[in-house]
Amino acid sequence: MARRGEHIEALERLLRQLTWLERKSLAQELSYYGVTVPQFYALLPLEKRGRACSMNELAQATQRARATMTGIIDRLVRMGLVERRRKGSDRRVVMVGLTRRGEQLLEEVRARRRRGFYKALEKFDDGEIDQLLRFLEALPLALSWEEGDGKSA
Amino acid sequence: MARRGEHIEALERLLRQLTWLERKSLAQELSYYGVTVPQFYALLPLEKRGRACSMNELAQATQRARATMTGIIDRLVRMGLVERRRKGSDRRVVMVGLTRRGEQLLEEVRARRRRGFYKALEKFDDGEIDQLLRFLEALPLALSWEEGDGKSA
DNA sequence: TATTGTTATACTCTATAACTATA
DNA sequence: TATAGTTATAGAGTATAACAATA
Repeated sequence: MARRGEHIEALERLLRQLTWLERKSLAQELSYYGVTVPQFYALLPLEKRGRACSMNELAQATQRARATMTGIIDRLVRMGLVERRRKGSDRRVVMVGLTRRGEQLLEEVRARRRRGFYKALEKFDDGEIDQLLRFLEALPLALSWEEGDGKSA
Repeated sequence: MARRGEHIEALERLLRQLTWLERKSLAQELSYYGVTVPQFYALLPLEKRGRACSMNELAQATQRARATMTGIIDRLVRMGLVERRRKGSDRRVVMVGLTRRGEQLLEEVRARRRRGFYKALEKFDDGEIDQLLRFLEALPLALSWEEGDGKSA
């Protein structure tokens, strides 16, 4: 199965490059707003769930230590993109929620990225993109963790 | 073109997740050797070109500031994975080359990853993988930079 | 003068361990 | 005692600006 071996080689290289480019272009777009990639990844679960999340929840959703999340949220608060509030029913818990500015930022970044992808995909027809999506969904890779959707409720 | 819009949404999300997973699994594998992702990316151009590279070349190939590369190479030298040598013809230039250990490490990491991908792709046939490769090659995204293959000669 | 690389400085991300407040 | 979050500490990656050596 030499052919399969070559395919694996090529796929490994392409995924590495794609990962690199994706992260680079995301960082580039975010730098316009003074936001870093880890900060952006901390905002995503808030948007996806459509509600405030505890620090613990955010740390699990992004697969980071709680202490790491403390620093990231500190900076997002300083930029006015999220707010911290003590939970009433359990005073130990700190709930983090998007501010209006945070919501606006997410919307703008998303719109920018949509435009970029739209252009990048001009040459493909819907059927081809459909197939690409099915491939990407099926690619399990090593981890089975779904970003912004950690196992914690 | 509502369908295209949904596709773009989905593709943006999937690529973000794939990027995240790819980086996470790479970091995981490298941690076994005490090597970080940026350090690994600094090793790749050395392997790809099959010769020693100047600091400038490495900085350009990985799209990092020269000062950043200094620190990364410091740590790779400390681990015995690369060596620094002054260039004879131009004493300003520092050439960085893989040590035997560095070469071995790259070979091992590559073999591990091949095995992982092989397993991840078991359910696809060669034709399907062929098509996936063509898609990934065609995806231009924002940057057109090719990893480990900077514009500098 | 221009280029190569390093140092100095500052900031972010990262984890682990110790600590505080609450349960 | 156990949990949530922060603080303390240490190290890596990142860029910019200043610097030394060489061209």
